[in-house]
Amino acid sequence: MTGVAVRSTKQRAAIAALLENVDEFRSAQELHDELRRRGEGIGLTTVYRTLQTMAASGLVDSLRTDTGESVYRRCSAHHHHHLVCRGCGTAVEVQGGAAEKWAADVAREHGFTDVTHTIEIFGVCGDCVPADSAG
Amino acid sequence: MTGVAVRSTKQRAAIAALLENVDEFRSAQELHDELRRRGEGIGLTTVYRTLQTMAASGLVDSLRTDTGESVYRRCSAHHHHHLVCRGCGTAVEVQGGAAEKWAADVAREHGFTDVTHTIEIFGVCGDCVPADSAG
DNA sequence: CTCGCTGCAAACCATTTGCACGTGG
DNA sequence: CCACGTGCAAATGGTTTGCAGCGAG
Repeated sequence: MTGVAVRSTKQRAAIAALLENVDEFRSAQELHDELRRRGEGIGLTTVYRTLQTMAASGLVDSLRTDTGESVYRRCSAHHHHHLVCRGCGTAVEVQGGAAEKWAADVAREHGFTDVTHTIEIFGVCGDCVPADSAG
Repeated sequence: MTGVAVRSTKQRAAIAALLENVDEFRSAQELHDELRRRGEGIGLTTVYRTLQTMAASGLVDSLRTDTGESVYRRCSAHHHHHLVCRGCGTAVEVQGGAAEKWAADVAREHGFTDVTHTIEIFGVCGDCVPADSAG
């Protein structure tokens, strides 16, 4: 019944440990780069595969960035969302508030459990408002 | 003063027209496929470039799917969000409700205008709940 | 010992870019 | 006419896969 046993390895531990020190989403390549920087002789492939396994097991949350990269973050982190400006790219961290509750509520209504969500807000900040919008 | 003029072309019109008939996000490749299916002799590159231009102009909303594909949807569409099951992939359409208001509110607080948002909720539906979760 | 984990490099696939011709204005 | 739009094909770049060796149990 033990079924899928996850073998304890040096690499896997290194990734898990690194994730513990990070609160925000990081790309697989950044994680790999950081690991190498720490002297962990780990391969990019292993980072990708381990991250996928962890994500599948619900140990980490993963999502796709605007540039198509997959980013990961440890679960149960006190997360926030981003308000991004289309003009200058400025990203403001915002708290979920009502949205957090709404998401959890909607999920529950549909019988969903183990819920996570992703919210991204895009707009134009006061600094980038076109002064003479042509149309 | 006219500055960036968007030239009217057959291809661009075809893409714009197609987007009018779609309420949900579609990938550039799907759009291209549909266009070819309609007999429009349009290239994939053109679809990509036109979509990018339209997105930059705010004519369409674009975001990245879970598989890394860019998807586009015409603006001002009466949109809904998705509640996706990690187990079977079932996607339930849900209305924004409180979240819509929250997003708009947060954006306004930070002086943002022309706001759009993306909300994705992931979880495990009742059908996919592990019967004997080992943990 | 056996099987999963690891890692290199090639495979993949969506997207982007270079270059030259056609066309809108 | 002149610059932008178009499109083919190659380039790019992040992610995945094949295959052979090592280490955990």
